[in-house]
Amino acid sequence: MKASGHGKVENHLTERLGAGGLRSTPQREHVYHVLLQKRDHPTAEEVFIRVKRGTPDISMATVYNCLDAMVKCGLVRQVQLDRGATRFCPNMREHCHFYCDSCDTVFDVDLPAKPRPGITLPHGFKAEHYEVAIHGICPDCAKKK
Amino acid sequence: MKASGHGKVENHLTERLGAGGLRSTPQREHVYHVLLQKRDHPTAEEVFIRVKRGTPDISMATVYNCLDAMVKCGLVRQVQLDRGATRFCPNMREHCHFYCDSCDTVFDVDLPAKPRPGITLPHGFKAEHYEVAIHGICPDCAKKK
DNA sequence: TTCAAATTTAGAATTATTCTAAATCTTGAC
DNA sequence: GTCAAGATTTAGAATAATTCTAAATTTGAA
Repeated sequence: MKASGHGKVENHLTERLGAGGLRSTPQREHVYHVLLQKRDHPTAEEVFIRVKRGTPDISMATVYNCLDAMVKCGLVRQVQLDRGATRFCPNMREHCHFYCDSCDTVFDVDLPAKPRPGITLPHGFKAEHYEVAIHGICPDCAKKK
Repeated sequence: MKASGHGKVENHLTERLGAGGLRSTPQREHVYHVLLQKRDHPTAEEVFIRVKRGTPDISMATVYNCLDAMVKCGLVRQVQLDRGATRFCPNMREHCHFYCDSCDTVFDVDLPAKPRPGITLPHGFKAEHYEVAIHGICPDCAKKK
């Protein structure tokens, strides 16, 4: 097993997990690094493949457990787009997702500085977070047509 | 098999399907009626169960085919929320979805009259439609806590 | 009517996710 | 340090959601 790092990222991870009553483990560190390294909104399966390169004995159940733990404590966002697998995104800044219906690629898109369009919820509803998805065609696919 | 209706709804269905090069069939009519009747964002499975009451021989594959056909020609929206099954929504007005993370219920929420918050896409991206999902707690679940 | 294309069907196959129970690891109390 | 309690990991089974397949049926246009 790989020696755990002790940089900023690891401290951040440990801190946030701890705040949610969860522990930092080598597997969770590795999964988190994989997400940070290539921010292409991978599925659990893709994360599994990438993590196995450095932690060959990790199991799929652990990958799901790690991802769920990070989602629970606010380190990672789950992204639900088409009918396929859930994707994971370690960008916690305010942003939304552009999904190319032609090539299935997901792009992060910044939201305007202005905090929130004024959606007023009916009485009694309490919003926790918003997800904005934009479907369309990306520049590459637009060119090809 | 049930006699097909020939009211406004059926004409609308036939027209929209036709515009997309698709045909109206008794199964498609029935699936569409089921969606209009109880607008609780059912999954394909739930639609299947409801449609079987009037069309007992319909198959799951047909339900998916019908739903896909209607999504394709803009009669129905697909709603992707948690990790579970896709839900379907025949409300094509501009609106977004409030998802109660506690009881899994989905509510339609009107968007402000103002057309669109100014999300500017990078050059070359072409948006086709937006999906806004708000996660949180619904009034009933809020009370129970 | 006749034909090609679209649709439906049952069931198999695939994909995504969750569950299970045993083994291992970690932490805090002593 | 040692130990027990609880958290985590693991492989594989189980479940859930969706897609595929190939044959039969239906549809609409000519």
